[in-house]
Formats: sequence, structure tokens, C-alpha cells
Amino acid sequence: MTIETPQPRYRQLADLLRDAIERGQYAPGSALESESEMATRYGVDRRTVNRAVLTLRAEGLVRVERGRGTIVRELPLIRRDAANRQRIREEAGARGAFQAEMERLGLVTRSDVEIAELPAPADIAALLAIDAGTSALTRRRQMYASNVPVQLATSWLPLDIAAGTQLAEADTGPGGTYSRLADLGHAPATFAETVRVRPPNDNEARLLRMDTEQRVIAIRRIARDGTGRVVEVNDIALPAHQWELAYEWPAE
Amino acid sequence: MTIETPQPRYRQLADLLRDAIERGQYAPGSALESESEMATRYGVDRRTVNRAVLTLRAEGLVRVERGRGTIVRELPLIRRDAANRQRIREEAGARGAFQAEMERLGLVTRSDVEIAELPAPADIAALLAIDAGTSALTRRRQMYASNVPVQLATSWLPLDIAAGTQLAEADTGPGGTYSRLADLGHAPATFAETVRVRPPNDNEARLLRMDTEQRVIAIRRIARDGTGRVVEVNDIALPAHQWELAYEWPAE
DNA sequence: TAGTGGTCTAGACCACTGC
DNA sequence: CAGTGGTCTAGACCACTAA
Repeated sequence: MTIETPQPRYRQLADLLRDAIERGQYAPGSALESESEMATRYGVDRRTVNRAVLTLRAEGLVRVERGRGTIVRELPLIRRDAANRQRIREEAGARGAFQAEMERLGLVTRSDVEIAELPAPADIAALLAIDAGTSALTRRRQMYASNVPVQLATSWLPLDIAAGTQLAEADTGPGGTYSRLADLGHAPATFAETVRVRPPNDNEARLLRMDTEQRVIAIRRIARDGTGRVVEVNDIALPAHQWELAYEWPAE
Repeated sequence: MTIETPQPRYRQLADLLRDAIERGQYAPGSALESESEMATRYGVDRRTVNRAVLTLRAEGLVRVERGRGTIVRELPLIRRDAANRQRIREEAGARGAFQAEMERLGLVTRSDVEIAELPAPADIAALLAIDAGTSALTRRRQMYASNVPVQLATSWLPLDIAAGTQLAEADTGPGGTYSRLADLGHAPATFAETVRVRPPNDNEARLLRMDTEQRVIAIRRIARDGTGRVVEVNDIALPAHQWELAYEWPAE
């Protein structure tokens, strides 16, 4: 005999709505009933409904468009295969691993890139073995899947390698950044990534259109050439509810 | 000239408290003021304070002990180095990679293990190439750092390899599971992990003492031997706010 | 028994959207 | 202008803890 622990109403309602969404009772991109309607239907206060919707927002299942309504999310889970990106990129030609994955899911992709020479913050500078505040080449990319922003990435490259090369162009050409680094005699030999989950900062919340209750997966990718020199640091932010990461490596 | 967007009060208060905690104004393990006191001090309703505290709970910065108060979290960020676990394990001897990391952080570690033969769910069975519902050897582990639960892991091993061996004992001996698999002629040759971030299920919430607003990092690790056969599937759940993951692999 | 946080209803006002 | 969700105050009751 276990004691029944009645769930709070906002959670019961959240569970009910989640089930309905996952069973496809609301088409992706369509709106839920309004909070007032649900309040009447389920016999609770609107604030209780609001709290339930907050839960679903935090999970990324719905998003709110203010003044219009609460919309069911449209995109499926996106997979990011870290270890095989080079191979995928080569197979995919100029498209890149990200675009190949988007096409697999039947999504239209778009991406902006902004190139600049910026002073490196202390942690980046330490990795690139330059003095803090010294400039490095940055490639800031923002990627969209069917017009939904799904990834921010800022890549840092040492100027003595990258300045004046195709790495400073918007289009890095076939095989992308790593192929160009190889052309320049700095082919990546090892990759390392650290992964954390945290709230979005203001910039990420704005650009990725995220709520503060949602989470980003923050990845720092470090590429080293055969001599052990760091040739690229890439900081990546992904809406956590939208992605699945995959890694693969040989036993030692 | 940008328009000032005043933050809602509960968020201003959450930011204020987060700063205070991160600057060490509340010692780890000590309690914040009560919600009523804060409501008086800051001139807001207690429900507004409660909402701010909800934010900090979701971030894992504090936990609530009902009837007692709101406690500042004690544990530092824990690092999980996926690629070098074998090496760390060997260096650490019988202690294992998890314990070695805990000792690095000055934490006392403890872990329970429960061994059983259980019918494999469909996805696990498919990986192990057995019929769904057929039994496999399971090792369910729960790990603690200074008496705080920080990890759940359920390992699945095929019975034809593992039954009656040291893999079915609580202590797998020096080098752990992978060394025993090697002894049995199934040394892991490659590892693959998929990583997702999601709300805790009921079991995880209970065993890891998590709020539903917090997130788990759910990892599925698959070990294959030299023939490509899956020799272990390990499902791992970590409180997302408590961990940092690290991966490393050679370029192709 | 006093104090803690958890939840609910009620009423109100706001900013934003679309007609 | 009506409808949407966002936020705040107010008052209330509950379960749990500690003394």
C-alpha cells in the first residue's frame, strides 16, 4: 500500500497537454487553445494553466507568440555527429555536415557567417598560445533549419595561420575549414570537446529565440594539428531540447 | 538609443540572488533567508520571491528542504572524461575513473550496485542482437559524491558472455568491466555515445533528488568488440547542472 | 506550535497581435 | 478593439520540520 501523492494541478495539466501533443493531437505549428479556454474547460484558474504551459515551454515542446497564442514546435530532433563530421562533410561536398543532416530530416537550411579580427578573451588566448587581447580571426555563424535558428558557433583561428587565406572568406570551399587548415600544413590530428548544459545568456536567448527556462548545450571544440598546436577553438551553442549529440572513438 | 526593457521582478531578484551566491555571500550548504523575509526586505509578494527561487532551483544553484529552508548547493562541477576513462581507470587501479575524479575534487564517494538478469527492452535487445524480452545481465549503479547522488547507470551485457563470470559479481576487479570483457575475448574496440538533455523521469527525480524543472544528461554508451559485436549498452543519467562532459578522438 | 516552502483562486493591469 | 499571454498583489490552506 503506497500513499497516493496527488500531483499538483499545473503538473497534471502539463502531463495531459504533453501527451496530447506527443500523440499528434495538435499539428506542429498549430496553436493550443487559449489559456482562458483551457481554464474554463478544466475548471482551474488561468494562472494555473499558465504555469503548466511554462513547463512545456521549458521542455521546448511549445513556444509562445505574444498576443497570438501558444504554438506547437515544428522541428524534429536534430542529430550532431561529432566524430564523423569530416567524413560526412567530404561525402556531402560543399554542403557540410550540418546541411547534410538537415536534408536528411527534410528541412531547408540557411546560415549566416560574419568574419572579423577580434581580440581574444583570456581563455581563448591561452588555448591559441597568444597574449590575451591579441587579435584572432573569428568566424561567427548562425544556422537555421526551416527559418528556425538552431545553432550559434564562433570559431577562433590564429592570425598567423589564417589571415589572408580562404579561412577569412565567407565560403571556405570544399571540405570547409579543416580542409583549408590541411592545405596550410595544419591538418587537425585530434579533436576535443567539452560539453555543458546551462541557461542561455542574453545574446543566445535573443538569437536562438529561447526562453530563459530553456537550456543550451554549450560545446567547446578544440582542434590540434600533428604538433599538438591548437589551430581552432570553436564555441557552439545549441538549444538543448532540439539536439542529440553523438560521439564515437576507438578504445586505446 | 535602445528602449529599456525592464526585467520582471522575479528575474531581477533571481539575478541578484545568483550573483550573491556566486560571489560566495552564502556558504555552500547554508540557507538563504526565508521567502517571507526576502519578500519584506525587497518589498515584493512572497509568491514573487518563490518564483525567483524556482529559477535558481532549475539551475541547480539551490535546493529546497521542505519545512527547513532553501540551501545553497555544495558540490562543484564534476568532469566526466569519456575518452580517457580506460586509462584513468588503469592508473587509478581498483578505484575507477569516477572515484579518481571525485578524489581530485576532494569529495568522498560511495556507490551501490545491484545485479540482476532482466528481460531486455526492445531497443536494448536490438543492439545486443537478442530477441526482445530475452534476459540480459544488468548492473544498476547509483553513485554518490559526499552523500549527494550524482549518477545513475544501468549496464546491459549479453548473458552468453557475462553469465557466471566476474561481470555478475558486485566487484568486477582491477580495470573493471572492460578489463573483464577483454579477459573473456571481447575487448572493446570502439565506443559510441549519444547524448540528450531532457527532464528527469520519476525514477531519476527520486533517486537523484531532482526537481522536474531541472534536466538530466542522458547518455547511451555502446561498446563494440573487434568484430563489431555490441558487448555492452550502458544508460547513464546525470543531473545536467552538476556535470561537464569531455570527449577526445583522433581525426580520420 | 511556529516557521518553512508549495499551491491554488481571485482580481488586476500590462504589452502585444490582428482585425 | 478584442483576444492573447506575462506579471504582480492578496489571501488562503496545505505538508513538512524543528523545537
